[in-house]
Amino acid sequence: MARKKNSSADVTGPRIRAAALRLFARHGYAAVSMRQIATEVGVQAGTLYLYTPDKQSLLFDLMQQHMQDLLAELAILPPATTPLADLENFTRFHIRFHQARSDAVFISYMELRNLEPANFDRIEALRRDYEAHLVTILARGKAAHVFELPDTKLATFAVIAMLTGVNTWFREGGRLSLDAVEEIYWQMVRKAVGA
Amino acid sequence: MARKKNSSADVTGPRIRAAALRLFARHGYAAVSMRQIATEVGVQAGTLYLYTPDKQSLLFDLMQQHMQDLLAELAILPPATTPLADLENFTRFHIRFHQARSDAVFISYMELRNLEPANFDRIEALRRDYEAHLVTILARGKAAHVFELPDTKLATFAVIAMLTGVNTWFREGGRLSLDAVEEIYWQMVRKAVGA
DNA sequence: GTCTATATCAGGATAGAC
DNA sequence: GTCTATCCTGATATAGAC
Repeated sequence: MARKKNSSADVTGPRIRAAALRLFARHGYAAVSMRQIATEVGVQAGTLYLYTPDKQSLLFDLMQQHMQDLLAELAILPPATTPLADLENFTRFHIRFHQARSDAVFISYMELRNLEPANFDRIEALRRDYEAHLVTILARGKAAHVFELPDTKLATFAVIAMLTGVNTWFREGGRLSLDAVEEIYWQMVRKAVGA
Repeated sequence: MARKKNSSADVTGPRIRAAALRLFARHGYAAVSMRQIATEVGVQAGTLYLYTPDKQSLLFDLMQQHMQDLLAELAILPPATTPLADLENFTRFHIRFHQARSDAVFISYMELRNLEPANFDRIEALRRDYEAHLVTILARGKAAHVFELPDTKLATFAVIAMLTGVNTWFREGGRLSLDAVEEIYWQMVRKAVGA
């Protein structure tokens, strides 16, 4: 079926989401007005409502998309043959993926409290899926006696917190390349789990 | 000099700050109105302005107080005789202190972007003072060859992120006591720094 | 020291012209 | 598909009564 020639709907929608992502990350969901988002995109405030039913949906869609992307990318990671290699893959993947989408990461961790309960539950479920992946890796390594872990669940929390923390300070063009950071963190993770 | 008999100024001020702390932590600075704070305290909105010049000062004061408390408590930690003992003290202190003030911690990490630039700089300086303390411990241990660290600064970030992460999941009365959590995290920190 | 009342402004969202 | 205009609500902050 032919598309309308001058339709900009396909470009305006994504631009609205991109602007909202940027602004929510910089200033926080509650502090950003629909007018600001519209100005950033170069349309009037009313126009936004052609693309989203309301502000809350805009936030939820951004977070859901981020978590789904995260899980999708994780799912296509080449499988490793040992728990140690699995953990290394996960570590490097987590740092790289999160660094490439720092705005979305920021929002997904900071704006949970601005989600309506039903939306919150759905995002939390996705986050738990992601955690579960690391839990599995650590549990396998522990069972195989290659990891020494007092508590698998806490090790999962610790590793994820540690890796996500990279986003708070890493800046492209700084003292260390992302490759170097990956390597250093991997060494710390490896040691932390007793491998 | 005699105080006024029925003055409740000394109690209203702290109650306002306590309410603001709670509400900012739950819903975020931008999402909380002065009316909500006033309602929580049981006064009218206008009354708040007898105790704070504006909403921004209220946020800044809470964050500054938190950071100053943190540094003050850190300063009176009994000094240890080895870098390893120093690191253990720091680890346990960080977990305990942050757990006891989870609202203030939450705000101090999440609401930085809602500070006016001058206020932001002052809070950041305090945060760097705190980090510097851990940097020193790690650098000493590295110099004494009791820690094996590819990068002292990154290890500092990693340890603080890991420890602060406890606040995102720990709940009193859960599976593990705070003592147990402290112990498990200490083991992970110890290994991560190669000790 | 606190309240009531209000000035002033900006927010989310909608209706209808083009 | 976008804009203009607007409704309604609720925000911060202040003035002045009690």
